[in-house]
Amino acid sequence: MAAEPPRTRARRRDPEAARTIRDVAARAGVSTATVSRVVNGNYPVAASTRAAVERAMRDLGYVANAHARALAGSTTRVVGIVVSEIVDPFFAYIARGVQAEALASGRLCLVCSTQGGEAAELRFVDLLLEQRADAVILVGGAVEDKEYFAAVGQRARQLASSGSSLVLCGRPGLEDGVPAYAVEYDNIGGAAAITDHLLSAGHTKILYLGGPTSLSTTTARLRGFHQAFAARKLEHDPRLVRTGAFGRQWGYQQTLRALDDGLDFTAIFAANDIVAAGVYAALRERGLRIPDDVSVVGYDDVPVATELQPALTTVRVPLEELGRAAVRAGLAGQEPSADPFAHQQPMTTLGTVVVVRDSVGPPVKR
Amino acid sequence: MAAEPPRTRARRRDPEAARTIRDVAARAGVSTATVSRVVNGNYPVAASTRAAVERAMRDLGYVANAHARALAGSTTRVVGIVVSEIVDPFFAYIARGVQAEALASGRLCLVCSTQGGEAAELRFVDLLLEQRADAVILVGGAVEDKEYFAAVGQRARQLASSGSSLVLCGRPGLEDGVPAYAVEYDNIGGAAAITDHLLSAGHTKILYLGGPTSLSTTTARLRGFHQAFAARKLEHDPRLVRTGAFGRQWGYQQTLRALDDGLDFTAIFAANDIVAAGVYAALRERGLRIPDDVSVVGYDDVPVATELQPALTTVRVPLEELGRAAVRAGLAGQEPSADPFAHQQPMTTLGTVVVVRDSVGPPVKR
DNA sequence: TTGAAAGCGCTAACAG
DNA sequence: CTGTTAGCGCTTTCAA
Repeated sequence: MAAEPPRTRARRRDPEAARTIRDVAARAGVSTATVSRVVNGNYPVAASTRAAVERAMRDLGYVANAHARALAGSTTRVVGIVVSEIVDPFFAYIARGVQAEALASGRLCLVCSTQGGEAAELRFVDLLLEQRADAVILVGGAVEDKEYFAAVGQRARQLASSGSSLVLCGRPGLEDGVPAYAVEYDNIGGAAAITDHLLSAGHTKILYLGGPTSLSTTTARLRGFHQAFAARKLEHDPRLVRTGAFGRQWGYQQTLRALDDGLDFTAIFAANDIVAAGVYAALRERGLRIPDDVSVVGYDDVPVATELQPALTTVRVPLEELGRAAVRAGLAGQEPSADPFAHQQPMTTLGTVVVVRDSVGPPVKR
Repeated sequence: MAAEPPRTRARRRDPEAARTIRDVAARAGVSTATVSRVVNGNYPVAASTRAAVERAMRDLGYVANAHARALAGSTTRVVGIVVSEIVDPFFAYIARGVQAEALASGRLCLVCSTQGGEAAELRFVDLLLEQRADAVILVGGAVEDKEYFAAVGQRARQLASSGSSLVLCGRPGLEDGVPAYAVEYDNIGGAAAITDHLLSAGHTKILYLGGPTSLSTTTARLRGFHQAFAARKLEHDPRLVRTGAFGRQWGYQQTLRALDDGLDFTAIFAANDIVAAGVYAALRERGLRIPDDVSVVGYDDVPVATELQPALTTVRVPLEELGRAAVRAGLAGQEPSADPFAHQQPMTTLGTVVVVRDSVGPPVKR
């Protein structure tokens, strides 16, 4: 190891190091406060002074230090988002909305992907807590577990007590009294609507496929599914419900297994479009045509839905808008709102809509 | 507006505010220095003292302030990545690698998506500069523009001078002397290989489709394409090259137009898999079968390649590994490396490989 | 093994 | 309109 240069504590700094507001002030012949004022542009400064400061900044290649700023000021200009898998288009689109809205509010976006692991989620929230993010957004289905909810609730409180906030995006809210916003989409309604679409085409023997068994999203979609049957006073054979996971692979395997098990169904409700892709592959492999032999529907309306042949009938979820709404909710009340009437709902629910394409036809006797 | 409480400047702080190291020190009856030491665990502290401090931290719900830490310390524990579109799987997979490797080094990942706009890219780099990111990674094809390169070079210098570094990922390096790493994949080789695959199947009238005309990626893939012809001493009709954009829509339209123009080709080289998806749609619409009537190849090997029917023959790019390598490169030299032999190449190139699936067949006379 | 104290770079009273 | 100054919360000598 080379000997450290005798770094004195005094004025003399590493000439290589980044310039500070003080360097700029010295060069422009003003005080640091003035420099701060022109940087922030939130306070009157004489035009000539401003020009001098700007010149000095340019000459020195001055770049503000966001951390010093965060420490001295009150906002960090960063929002955090934690998703379970950034390459999953469902999350990617939400993240896109989050980052766009964050940018619009002058903030950067810290993206954390847990790669599936509920423990990691909490760890990321803690990291975001350390970052003093202006808002942290938790996206996607939550494990329905008492203890876990409590742990999240605790973070929500910590966030709130430091002027930040927790936003639950696409997952159920916490108990009353916990300071968290929820930005949801109509999972139950969407599932009921597309199930009804199948029902009105004449299908009643519908295989429901996908979603981790204990995930809130699964629960909600399944509830909508059952609701649609109930609304028509129809029964649904419980053996036609298979949950366990999301994923193309899983959808593929389960479809094959259902076929092998000789399950009696004329349509498949895939819990999301990716699962549907697996369903398509399995059906194709078995020489079954869609929708002639089996009808299929998905959920989410991510790009693969239009790539599949025939194009998949699915439920459109306003993913990007969900992300934007989450940021707005999380930031509300922090920005000195220009509109005093801007009220903040603790819970927002966005609508979903069925997108009819070519994967549903009349049922066939098999 | 409610009147602000008389926030005195002295010791008394907002009781709601986050606890600080000082609160912990007071409660544990030690100095702040000691608390810092147990938090960082990089300095001997008596077991009993440590226990007391840990207890105090727990009791108070202490959460370190990353900004204060960044300001006082030297590393920010954040790496930044700027991509052009986070929902594009090409970038999403790279981002995934980046975030995973960042996490492995104990860092968080700031993801910026420019949504297509070269100016935004520079702006994001500046933001990341303000954040004092430990490394900033610029992903994807660069516009081949002198001035732009100069601007990027300047940022690279600024980054380097503050102990950080710039990594160019999947794009050409800067001029000599500019302190930036480049982590590339073999774009030319991959393009040449898959072109040769087409050539050896008997195709010579190959329509090359896609890529913004002035993007480095386009240039590289096109060069590989031509190289393959040259290697076999074959000519390629320049009218069969159409560049302009990436994107499914673009691929769709251009295919239709090429067909309408009566261009004579037996195969299509789509500059990436997304463009290939558009090509598939157009061909299907015109009743042309793949590969019976037209062969098609893509590039990148993102998930859609296997969703398309017939499955797309394409070039696999080690996207995730590219992201990981970029972080490693950017961080090298910052971490006191345990391995004194760990040398850092200024440029790393990862290999690509042709993945043969079902979209290529022998050419047909039309 | 521990404490005191000097900053890190910036913002925001407060005074002029 | 501008300067002074006291911190923001933490790390890190230096001394004890």
